[in-house]
Amino acid sequence: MHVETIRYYERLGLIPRPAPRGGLSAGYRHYPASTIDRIRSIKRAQDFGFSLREINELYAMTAGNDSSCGAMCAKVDQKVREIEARIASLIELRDELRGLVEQSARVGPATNCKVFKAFQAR
Amino acid sequence: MHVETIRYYERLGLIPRPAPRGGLSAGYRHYPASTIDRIRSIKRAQDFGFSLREINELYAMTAGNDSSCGAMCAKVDQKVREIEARIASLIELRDELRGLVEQSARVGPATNCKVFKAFQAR
DNA sequence: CTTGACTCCGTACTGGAGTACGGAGTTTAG
DNA sequence: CTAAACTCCGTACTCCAGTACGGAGTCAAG
Repeated sequence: MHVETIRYYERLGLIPRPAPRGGLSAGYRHYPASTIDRIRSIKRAQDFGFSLREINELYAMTAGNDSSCGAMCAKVDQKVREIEARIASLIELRDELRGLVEQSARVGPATNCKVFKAFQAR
Repeated sequence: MHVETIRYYERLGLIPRPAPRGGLSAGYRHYPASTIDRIRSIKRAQDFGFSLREINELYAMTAGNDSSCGAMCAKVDQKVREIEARIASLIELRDELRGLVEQSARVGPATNCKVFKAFQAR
């Protein structure tokens, strides 16, 4: 984890910057365990496919102590739908490209190549 | 198709810029049919999932008149593999997120939420 | 013949997630 | 005690595919 990344998260407001009194010694940052946990949870949320902006929103939700489990799950539901859409279009693409190379001779100049022709078609 | 996008493609060397003598009238661009075809083929290659940089490389291949069909197909093969890797990791992600919301009560504060806890786990 | 809509050009900006730079201060190992 | 290695800060740069800006020139319609 780069120091610059931490600073970047501070700028985005994802983690609190240590208060001058107590959190800083001679100008150096000294993080409480809670901040370190938060950084770890940011990384985990990123692994789950959330952007830093979305992660900020998720945290904002947990701040209000109302029934936010439903809202949070709704966000995740939506993320699942987004992922499924991406999967579907990637599958379509893969099949199209596969078809192209299967029809291709793989010898001779590209100008006779099915793949090349596909780019030029229509 | 925005004019600016065309200018951008010129800058990248994806299309030749019209020669001052003949291709320009009073400083205005006037494209030959070959360039227009090329722009269309760029769009098609983009739809196939290639970046502008890769498209430039593909065109560079066709310039040499050797047996470039094989090389071109190899590029497409690799693209297919990239796409498959992305699909696989997206499927993994989707299943993980699905599991999370399925275990979640969807009521109460987020701090009791399985989803939220997953971010904080470990 | 004027007005509005287009084009020219170079440069700078967008968004996302950082990374790099440079000068100053600080900490640590020898 | 000094030199290397770290940290501080703000700003600017990276990649990608464009998009926007602003001032000047040009073209078509009325």
